[in-house]
Amino acid sequence: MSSDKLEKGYEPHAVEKRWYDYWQKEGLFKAEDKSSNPAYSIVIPPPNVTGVLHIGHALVNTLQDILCRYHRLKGENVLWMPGTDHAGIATQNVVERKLAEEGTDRHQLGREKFIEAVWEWREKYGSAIINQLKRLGASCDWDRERFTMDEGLSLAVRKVFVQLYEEGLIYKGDYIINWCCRCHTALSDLEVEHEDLDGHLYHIRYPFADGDGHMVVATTRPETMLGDTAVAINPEDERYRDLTKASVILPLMDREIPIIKDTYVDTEFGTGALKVTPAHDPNDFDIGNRHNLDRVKVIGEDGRMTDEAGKFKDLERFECRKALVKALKSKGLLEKIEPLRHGVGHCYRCKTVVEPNLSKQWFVKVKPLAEKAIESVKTGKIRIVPDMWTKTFYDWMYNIKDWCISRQIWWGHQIPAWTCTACNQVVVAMETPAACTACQSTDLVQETDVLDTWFSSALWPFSTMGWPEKTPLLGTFYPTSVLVTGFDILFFWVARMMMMGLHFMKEVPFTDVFLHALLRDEEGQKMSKSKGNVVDPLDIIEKYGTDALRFTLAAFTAQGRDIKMSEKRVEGYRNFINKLWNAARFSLMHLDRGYDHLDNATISLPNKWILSRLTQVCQKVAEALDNYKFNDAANAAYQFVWHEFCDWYVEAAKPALYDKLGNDQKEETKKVLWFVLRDILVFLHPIAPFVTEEIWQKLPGSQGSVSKAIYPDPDSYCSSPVLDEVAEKRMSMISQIISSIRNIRGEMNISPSIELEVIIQSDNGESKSVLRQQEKLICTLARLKTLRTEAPGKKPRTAATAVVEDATVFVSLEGIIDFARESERLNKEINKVGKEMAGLTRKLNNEDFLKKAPGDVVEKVKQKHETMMEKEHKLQATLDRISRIQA
RNA sequence: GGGCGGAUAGCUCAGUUGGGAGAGCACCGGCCUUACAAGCCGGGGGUCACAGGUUCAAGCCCUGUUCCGCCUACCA
Repeated sequence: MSSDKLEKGYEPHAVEKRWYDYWQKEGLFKAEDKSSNPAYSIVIPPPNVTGVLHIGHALVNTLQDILCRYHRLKGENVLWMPGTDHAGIATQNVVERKLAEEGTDRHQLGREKFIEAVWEWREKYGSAIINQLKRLGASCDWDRERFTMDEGLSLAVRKVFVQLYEEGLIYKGDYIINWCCRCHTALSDLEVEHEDLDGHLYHIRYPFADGDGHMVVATTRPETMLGDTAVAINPEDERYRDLTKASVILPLMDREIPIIKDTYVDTEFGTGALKVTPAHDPNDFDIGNRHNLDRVKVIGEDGRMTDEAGKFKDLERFECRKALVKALKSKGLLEKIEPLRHGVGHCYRCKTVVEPNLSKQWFVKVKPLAEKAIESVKTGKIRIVPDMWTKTFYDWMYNIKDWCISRQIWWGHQIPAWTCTACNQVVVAMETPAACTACQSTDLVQETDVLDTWFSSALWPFSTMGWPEKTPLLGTFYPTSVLVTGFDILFFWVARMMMMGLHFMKEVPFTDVFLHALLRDEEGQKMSKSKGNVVDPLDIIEKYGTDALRFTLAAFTAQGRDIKMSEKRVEGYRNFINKLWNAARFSLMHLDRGYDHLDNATISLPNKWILSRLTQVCQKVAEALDNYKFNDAANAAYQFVWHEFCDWYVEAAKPALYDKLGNDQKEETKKVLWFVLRDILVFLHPIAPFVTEEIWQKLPGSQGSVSKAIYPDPDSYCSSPVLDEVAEKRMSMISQIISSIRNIRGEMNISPSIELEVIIQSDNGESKSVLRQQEKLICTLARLKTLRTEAPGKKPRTAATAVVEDATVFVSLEGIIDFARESERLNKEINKVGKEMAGLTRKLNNEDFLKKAPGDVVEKVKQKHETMMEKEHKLQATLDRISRIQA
C-alpha cells in the first residue's frame, strides 16, 4: 500500500461519519439476547429528552463507550442500552414556553391536547441528543432505544406503583412538602437546593390574651404568622418558668392562640419563644400534631395569600411580608429586625424560593427499601467506585425520609388511582376500574397528579429490558455490570435504582457503580449557561475531532477529583491522534501484507524490546480499564505510542526498513512493525474508535472492523515468551548512550548536520558485544560518522565525555572543542551525581539502615552507590585531564 | 451542626502493599534529519501547605493547625 492513501494530517470529520455509519450498518453494536459469550451490560443514564449534549454527557458516555468497546474486544456479549428520560417538569416547561410564544397556554388547550403537543414536540426535537451521542461515537444498541414514557415502561411504572401501594409502601396524605409556586408542583426533598442568603430575623410582640404585657417571638418569614396556631416554649426554659399566661393574641389577626410547651424549641435561639405555623413549616407541622393544633393555610399554590390571611389576602407572599412588617411597625409590635444569614430552599429547576406548604400528596415509604440497599453495599454485592462515596451513601440512606412522588403537572405517568365520587373510596389499579370496589359506583375520577420522573428512572435497569415480562434479555443482562454516572445523582437515581431493583427483581441492578467527577471550566467554576463558560462538546468535535475529545476526557478522569476542562487541553490530544496517524502513515509505506505468526526467538534487539514493551502496555491498559482508572489507561497508551513506539522504535526500525541491514532484517522488522501497529490500534480503539478504525481498514491483512478484533496478547502469536527483561535493559543502555551523545551535541552547540566520531570504552564484555551489534543503530540515531567500541585504554585528547553504566562515551571534537564549555558541562554532571550520591551515602553510613532494612533494598542502594561512585570517578578524571590540557 | 475531598514544577494534575519525585502544557536553546513543524533533539524548574509523631526510611501512615472546595442538615 502506498502512502498516498493517507493524507499528511488526520482529518477527522469525513472519517467519523463514514465509520459510524458502517458500524451501524454492520450491526456491530447489537447485543445478543442469548449467547454463549459472557454478558456485559450497561444501561445509559437517560439524558433528558429536552437536552442537548453538554460536556457532562460527553464525559459519562465516553466512559461507558470505552468500557463497552473494551469488553467487546474481550469477546463479551455487550449490551449498552440507550434511551431518554421524559423529564416531567423540564419538558413541560419547554413546551409551555413554546405555547406562550404562540399566545396560548396549557389551560386553554386542556390536558389531552397539551399532552399531544408534548408528544409532537418530542417527535420533532426529542432525538437531538441521541444524534449527538452518535457523533460522540457511542456504541449503543440503538435498536433497543427506550423512552421512559414508552408503553412498556409505563406499564412497568403502573405495576410498581400498584404493588407498592398494595404492600403499604405507597400512601397518600396531608403533609408539609416543598412547593414551587412557579412550576406549580410539589418537589421531593432532593429537588430543593439550599443556599445561604442574607435575610432578617424579625422579633414580633405577641400580646398576652389578658392584655397584660406580651411575649416576643422571632421569625425569618413573618408572613407565615398569619397562620400561627400556637406559640411554643421549651418546658426547661428558665425564662418562662414563672409564666402563668395560657395564651396570646395573634397580632393583626386578633386570634387567640395557646402557649404550649414542647422540647423541640431551642432555648439558645432567638427569644426562646417559637411561633407555630403547622401549615407552613415541617417542624411546626410535627409540633401541631403533638398538640392537636389547627392547620391554617395562609399561602396558596400560586404564592399568593389565601382567604385565611385576612386583609392580606391575594398579596404575593413577599409583598405580603413587606406590608405585614409595615403594619406591625405602625402598631408598635415590631421589637427589632436583626440581620440573619440562613439557608433558603430553591427549586432545582427554576431557582424560585420554595415554599413549605401543607398539601395532599403521594409518598413512598422508603425505610424498608433502603435497608436492603444498604445491606447490598455492606455485603459487597454492589461496589461503589471510588470508595469514598460509600460513606456518603450510607449517611444518606440511614437518614432517608419518605419520598414525595406526586407532581402537579401534566407531562408524566398519571398516577393509577381513582377516587369514587360517591363514597370517596380510593382505588389503585393497573387499568381504569369499571366500578368502585366499595360501593360499585361507576363515577370514578382519576388522580390528576403524575409521578416524579425519577420514579420511572428508578426502574430503568429492568424496565428497559422488558420487565414485568420475563424476557431473555433480562435473563442475560440483569444485573447489569456497571452503572456509570456523576456523583451528583447518587441519591436521586442510583440509590433509588438499588431500592427498586432489589424489591422487584430480588437482585441488585448493577454490581459496580462508577461515579465520575464533575466537569468544571478551567478556573474550576461550575459550567453554566448564565456564566457563559460552557465548553460545548460539539464545538470541540468540530475543531479537534471526536477522538481527541474522548482521549482528553479519559485522560482527565482521575478518580475522585473534579475535572477542569478547557480547549487547550484537547489540543494536545488532537496532536497525539495526529501523531498516531503519521506513525501509521509511515508504517503503511513499508507494509504490504499481514501476518499471523511471529518467530521471535532470534529477532533483533529493537524488535525484541518493542514487543516486550508492547505486551506490558497491553496488560497495563487492560488492568486500568478493569479498575475504572481511565486516566491510567489513556496515559499508558499515550506514553507507549508516542515516546516508545514513535520516538524510539520507528526510528530504530528505519535502518532495517530502508534495507541497510539486509533482507532478513527488513522482513523481520516489517513483521514486528505490523504486529505492534495492529495491537496499538486495538488497545487504543476503545478510547479513540474512529482513527483506529480508519487505519485498521488500511492495514494490509486486517479483517472486518477493529471493533470486532481481539484484545491483544502478543504471547498468543509469538513463538517464544515476549516479555524480555534482558532486551529491555540492553535497549535502555543503547538509548541512554544515544541520548548522552545528543546531549553533548546540544550543550556544545554542534549542528545536527555534523556527523560525529565516537569511541565507547567499556571493560564489560557483554556491553561491548551489545554495542558492537547495535553500531549501525547508534550511528543512525545519534548521527555518527564512526563508532568504535573498545576496552578502556588511551583516552581521546579532544573529546566530550559521558558515562553510561559501565561505558564511557567519548565524542571526538577535534578542532571544535570548547574546553571551558566542556568543563562546565562535566561539572554540572558531577554535581548531579554528587547530589544523588549524598543520599545514598547517608543511608549506607546508617547502621540501623544496614541492620533493619530488607536485604534487597540494602543491596540495591549499595549497587547504586557503587555505580554512582564509578561514574563520578570517571567524570572527575576526565575533568582533571581537560583542566591539564587547558593549562 | 455533621460528613467528604483537596493543598506536589509557572499552570493543570498523576503518584494504594512507605525505600528512585513524575506527566502534559508553558518556558529556554538548537533543528524544515526523506511519517509527522499538530513535528524532531536537548535543557532549566519542586525543604511534595504548616507543625509534630511513628519508622532504619514518610509526598505516601498517625495527631494537630491553616487555607480552599463540595455534599448534607428541621436553629425558627
